[in-house]
Amino acid sequence: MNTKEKNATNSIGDKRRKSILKAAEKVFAQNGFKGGSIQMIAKQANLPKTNVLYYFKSKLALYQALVNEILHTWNSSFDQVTENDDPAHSLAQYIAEKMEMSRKNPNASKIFGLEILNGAQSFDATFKQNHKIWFDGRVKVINAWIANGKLAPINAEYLLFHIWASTQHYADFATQIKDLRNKAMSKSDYQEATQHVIKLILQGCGLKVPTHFLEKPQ
Amino acid sequence: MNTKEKNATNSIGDKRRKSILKAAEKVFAQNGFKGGSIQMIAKQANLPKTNVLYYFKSKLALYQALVNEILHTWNSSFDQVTENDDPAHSLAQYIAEKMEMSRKNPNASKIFGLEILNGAQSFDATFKQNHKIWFDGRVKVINAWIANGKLAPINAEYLLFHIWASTQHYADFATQIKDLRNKAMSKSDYQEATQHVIKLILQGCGLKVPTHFLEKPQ
DNA sequence: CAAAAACTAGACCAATTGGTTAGTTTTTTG
DNA sequence: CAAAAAACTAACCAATTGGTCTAGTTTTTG
Repeated sequence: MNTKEKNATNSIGDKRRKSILKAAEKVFAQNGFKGGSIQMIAKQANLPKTNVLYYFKSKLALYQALVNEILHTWNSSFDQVTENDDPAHSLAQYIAEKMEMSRKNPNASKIFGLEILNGAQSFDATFKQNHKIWFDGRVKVINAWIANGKLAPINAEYLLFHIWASTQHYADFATQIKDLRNKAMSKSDYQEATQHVIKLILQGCGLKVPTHFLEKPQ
Repeated sequence: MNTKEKNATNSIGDKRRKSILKAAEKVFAQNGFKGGSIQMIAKQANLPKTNVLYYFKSKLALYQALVNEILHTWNSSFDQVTENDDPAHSLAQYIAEKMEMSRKNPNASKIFGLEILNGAQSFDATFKQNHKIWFDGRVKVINAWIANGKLAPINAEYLLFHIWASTQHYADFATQIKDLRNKAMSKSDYQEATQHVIKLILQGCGLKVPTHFLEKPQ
């Protein structure tokens, strides 16, 4: 019987579900939602197509489950930062975390990027609201830093966009980066790039890079 | 008879071809290559599907024609910059042009971004080679600036990635930016954003922002 | 161990896709 | 104005798509 309601502790189904999500992440990252087919995902996961549809009632349901999973990992220490924290350290830490996200989860980053690029149609309203709330909160903290003289005047929104852009770029444009450098980004290349991004942005805001981030980020 | 080879001066066919390309740009930007259908493009251009296939022999041919057209507009004044030019002015000008490109051709930027995101499969080898040559040339100029003491030491490659990332972001992530700001970017918003990006990056490299770019970029 | 739940999978279907054929209409031009 | 060239389009097709149905197998559990 197809109840299609399995609890999370079921070991066999849980394994399969995870492997399907992993396969889907790869397929969707390379082909987008419409371009990725259930067949391709099934093949990637070494399963018959029907089996995929047993675990996820439709392609859209699978995709949204995947997107939700990705969004849940989208947190960082910057979420907890307050106006009492040090701007240089907080921003450097945030940048380092974002770069690490691009390095470790390029496919998740790509799906996230693809989603936004074509209109964030699959993000549910709740996420959008929460994201907006998060954004407004972070803007407030940055503005408080400015008000308190801890940070030179700058538009907080553009600063956040700037951070997202320059860190996410390393996942989304990995192909181009690899082609132009003649080699893929290694772990140590990522460390070097992270230092550069931190330095560029912090110095760009008139902040001094904390010594902790001068040698090895994170 | 289907010669399918029309000269560029033919006015009727040329108009149609342009309108099809414009429709295709919109459709592909929103749905990607696999996600966009000839039907959708035809509808967007107010034409029957067969008519689209009359001008472009296949979906792939249409897409590649579009990509080529986009790539031809991808030039900027930075192409001609030499080590004798002023780094601050040259970089600021380049950033301003890239921002203007994002503002005026968001769909082209999105297609470009989508293409790279899933592996630049449709870029022909010639373009890739030329792009690499261009990139290496620009890296050399930047390194010469550093050698001549005009610019503080920095990895030229990461600097270029940084510029691309932060300018292209405004096209690719326009939806997110609009949602978080509660309004789309107006022309004057773009001017403000451009000033911020220029200031962030130039200051990030230890350069002083030329007065010309302090008030109204370009 | 037996019943129930969870899982696997082949056959099948309607809808959409990219693309062809074959012919008609419109425009150009000698 | 007539013939040739260019522009257009309805009808059709094979392939792929997302998804269902049905039935069998394995695993869990009382």
